[in-house]
Amino acid sequence: MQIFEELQARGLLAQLTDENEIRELVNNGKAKFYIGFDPTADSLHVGHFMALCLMKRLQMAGNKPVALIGGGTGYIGDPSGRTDMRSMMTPEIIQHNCDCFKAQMERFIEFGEDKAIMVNNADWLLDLNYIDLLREVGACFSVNNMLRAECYKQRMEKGLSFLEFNYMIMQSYDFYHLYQNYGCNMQFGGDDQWSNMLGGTELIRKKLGKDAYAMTITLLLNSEGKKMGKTANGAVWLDPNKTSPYDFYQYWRNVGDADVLKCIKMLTFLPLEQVQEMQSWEGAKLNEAKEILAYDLTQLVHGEEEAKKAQEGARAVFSGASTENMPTAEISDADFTDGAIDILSLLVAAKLVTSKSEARRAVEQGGTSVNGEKVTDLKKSYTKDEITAADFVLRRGKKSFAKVIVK
RNA sequence: GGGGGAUUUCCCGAGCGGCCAAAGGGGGCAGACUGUAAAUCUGUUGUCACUGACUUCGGUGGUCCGAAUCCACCAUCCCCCA
Repeated sequence: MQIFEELQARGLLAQLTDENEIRELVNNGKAKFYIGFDPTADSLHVGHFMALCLMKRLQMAGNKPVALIGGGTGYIGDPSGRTDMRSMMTPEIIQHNCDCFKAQMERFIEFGEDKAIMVNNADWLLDLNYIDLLREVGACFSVNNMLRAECYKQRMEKGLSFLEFNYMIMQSYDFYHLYQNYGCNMQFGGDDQWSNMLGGTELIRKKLGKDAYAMTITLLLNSEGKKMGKTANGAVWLDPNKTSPYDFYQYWRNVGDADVLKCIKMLTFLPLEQVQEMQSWEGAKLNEAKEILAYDLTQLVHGEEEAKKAQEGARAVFSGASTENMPTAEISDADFTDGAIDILSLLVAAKLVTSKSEARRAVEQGGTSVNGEKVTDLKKSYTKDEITAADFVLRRGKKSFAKVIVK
């Protein structure tokens, strides 16, 4: 099976400008493609991860990836898929985010001579002259057409600033620039980027009379149609300091039945034959698939060792294995009053809740336990010795817990 | 440039001088049921020294015994006309 067919079988491909041409280029390693990443945060997240995987897959098939960091477009903010305006970022933040992105990407993609290259559109966008740009490319865009694009339509009700309206033009210009200077003949991106990407292929056609291609990756949606990789507290980050490997593992361990196989297909590098076998798994057996998914992804993102730790930590809690790799919470002497700490303060200190009120509720509702024993007394307190004597496992609800250690 | 409207707790959205920590829904959390799933049911969802106190309704000042509610100014957004 060739790469294009594999991508198709994994359900990764959403829209393509010209299926036959793209298959031809990609399968023969003749594609030089770029994917853009806007530095909207100081870490990449799961959505970016899919794009990175795609890069890797295509690179393995002999194609040349170009990772574009949006140091310039970050000044504008992509309105696609947003219902409100993005807050403007300062140049310092943009630069910082770009640096973070770069460091993270290098772990996945091989950069270097004759391998993947990384570029930053700040290098050409920031020096553009307004009038020149308007004359050179502004004339090629029809406002009428732009307004018909899905990404703007959504914003017509809530309002769209002129700043954001120009995002498409900047992204198109990127493609045009990369086509001329780097021989980049393809652009890939998330499905929400489709209209922006088409802008680029059209610009190239109008200005140069050449064909360039665009292809979008399916957005990873769960069975309820919501974007995956988001939790109540925000995105699932690839940076271990923002989303711990354990939490990362748990996120995937907890996906719904209906979504496991899709995730395995789209996110992991497991051979398709193996995925095929899982197709028939049901009920409790599906739990195994979730474990595979969680382990595999954690390993890809955080490495073998962290993945093992996360898996063992999870098993420890849910099936009572050794507590060795359980996530820990450090508390300090300052948290004790008269050599003891009460249950509410302990929950807060261990970061299992964010306030004492929340701790109180957790205990009142019978959702707290210490070493497997339910805590019912709000006034219950523990001495330092009790905590340090043996493993002291504090648990809140079914899934959050920590081994408490005094530092 | 002119006119009108909006801004409420995580989100949507009621409230229009005391009975408002603020209806309802969504989401979150916890409990029951389970497979660390989904669905369902129940409770809960500002903070703390928790049968009480304190802080919140875009911002700043004011009126009043008392303001999310009234007034003034500022900010942001939306709509209509140009």
